[in-house]
Amino acid sequence: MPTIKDVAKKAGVSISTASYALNHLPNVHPETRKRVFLAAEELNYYPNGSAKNLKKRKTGNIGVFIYGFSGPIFSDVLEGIRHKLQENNYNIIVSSGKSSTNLLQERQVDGAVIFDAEITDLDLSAYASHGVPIIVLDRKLEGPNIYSSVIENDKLVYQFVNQMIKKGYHDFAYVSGPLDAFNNNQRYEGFKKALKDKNITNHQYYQGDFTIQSGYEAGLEIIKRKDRPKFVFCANDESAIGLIQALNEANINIPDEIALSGFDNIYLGQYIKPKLTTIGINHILWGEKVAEAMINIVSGHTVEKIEKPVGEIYERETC
Amino acid sequence: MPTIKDVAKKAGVSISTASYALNHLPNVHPETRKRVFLAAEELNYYPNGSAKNLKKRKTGNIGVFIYGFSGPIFSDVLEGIRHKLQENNYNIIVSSGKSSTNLLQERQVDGAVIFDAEITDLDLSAYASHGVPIIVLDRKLEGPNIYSSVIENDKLVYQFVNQMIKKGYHDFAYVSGPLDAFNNNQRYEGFKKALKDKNITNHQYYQGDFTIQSGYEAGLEIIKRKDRPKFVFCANDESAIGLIQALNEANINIPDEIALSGFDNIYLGQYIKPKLTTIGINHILWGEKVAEAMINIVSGHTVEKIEKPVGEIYERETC
DNA sequence: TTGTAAGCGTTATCAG
DNA sequence: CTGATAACGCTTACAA
Repeated sequence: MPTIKDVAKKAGVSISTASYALNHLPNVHPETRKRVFLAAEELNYYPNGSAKNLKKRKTGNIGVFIYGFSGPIFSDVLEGIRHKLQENNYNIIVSSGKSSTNLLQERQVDGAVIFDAEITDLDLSAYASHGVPIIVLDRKLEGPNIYSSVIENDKLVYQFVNQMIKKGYHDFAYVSGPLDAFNNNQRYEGFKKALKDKNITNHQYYQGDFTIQSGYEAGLEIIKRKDRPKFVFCANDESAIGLIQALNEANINIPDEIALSGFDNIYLGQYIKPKLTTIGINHILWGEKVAEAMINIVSGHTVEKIEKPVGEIYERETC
Repeated sequence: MPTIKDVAKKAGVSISTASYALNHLPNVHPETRKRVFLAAEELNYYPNGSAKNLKKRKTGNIGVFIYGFSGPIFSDVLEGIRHKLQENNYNIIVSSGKSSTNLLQERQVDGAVIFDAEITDLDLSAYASHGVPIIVLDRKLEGPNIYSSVIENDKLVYQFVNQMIKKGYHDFAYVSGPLDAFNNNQRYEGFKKALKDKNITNHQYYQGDFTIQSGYEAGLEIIKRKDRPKFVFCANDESAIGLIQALNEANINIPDEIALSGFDNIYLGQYIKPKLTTIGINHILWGEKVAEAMINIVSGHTVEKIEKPVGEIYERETC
């Protein structure tokens, strides 16, 4: 593996001149620069990242640390982040599990976007206070060098449920996500508030965990009941899809007998039968906004607030 | 940000002793070690990755460079890789786009797994010959320091189609993936060979691109025809799902009027109606095998062949 | 058991 | 415009 020393020698210049030339600094004779580039080309030289980063005290890498690699909404957010970072010559590094912590602690990233509830608030605060700025997604956390960006889950659900009540629905059920999921809880708050404001005093509740399977199981329970709800709000699209499957199998008409909706607007929702009514935000755009904020932060600009992604209701065939 | 120097000073030892202690080398007095760890703890010290990597000439990072962050099979492969790497104290770094090339060139990874057709053979060969071992997935590439791991697409499809012929199907159609997709081409080869070996001389062909949408469009065309095929083999599950949707909307019974199948065994296939017959390999396991091979490679062991992931037929309701 | 010092491959300061 | 040279923060002979 050639180093800058080899390049310099081949070009017949000093190491520092080689460095200047390769980094496009102005103070280099065009002729010299050409020789250096030629040498680099011939040797197939690329700078060693570790050395460069050590010296410059920054890596140009932004870490995105997520809980797992699956999940349809992750991919869109990641794509948005990637796009914006690439536009600004930053590298995106996505990781998960123990690697996340390692990369963060060893400062192999200049900043970190956290989409992983497994990393504790305490740890995040520690990393942030030691110099790596952090943006947490879908989670509330304050502190020096820490920023957070959350969807307005509660507000969106509130609006939507309100709309459904106006449409004539009264008997609601909620299929929940995991109890420790921030976004599930916010969605549930919005749901309850909407009912309360219209004096609807009770509703059914089914515990799920955001998976298709759990929605399916909730469906099975609903089918068994005498007092079936007229409208089931599912905390995310996956559970709604599971629910649809259960109702389909039992030949219960959607939306006539039971109407329902999800949250997230995943790609698939348009391709099932009936097409899923849902609430969605533009995740790619969200990713872009987050990346934009991160770029500002790591380049020393002050960032007050990260622009909130706006949501939208997609009324399709399930209600 | 504290450095090892600060830790050493605080513990009242030399830098090297601090280093020895922190790295669990045996030649340190227990008492001294304790003091060093205490100091590190109090200062909240973590070693600087760039410095460490520079000195050790390895990073402990394995890069996984993919085309995009979406795709249901990616996530499983990634999960398998992550799991195995973590078990062996390597970090996983997933990236995409320009970042991939940067990280590779600057040697911020000790090895790279490539799942991205956009990076050319030529470039890969160059990186590999410059010291970073490379494993390409679902792609054929040879050279020093380059390894490849491919599914037996052709063989699996051959077996499956054969089975369908035995079941009595004669009029086949193929819904293709992108023409430049290695796995699509392999699958098509297997498909054609199975027909040929049974003296079935022709079949219909629909060009698609692995998306639900393209499968849906193929379905629309099929519906229009007088001579509809009896069995449609879709190059992947997504296109099969699109096809199912089109047939469902046209009230064409699956599998009685038209049978079909996909490839990949994505999660969703079990949750649509009718449940999708497909061919799948265990992607998590595949990821694990690949990671295992990579670990062997970067730790200097010779690796002859990467274990081939075995496939399985999931016969469900669409045929 | 501990300390000194060289060096990993860069960048950047300072003289020339 | 170019070249010595001192860091960056760590590991690791080698010496003590």
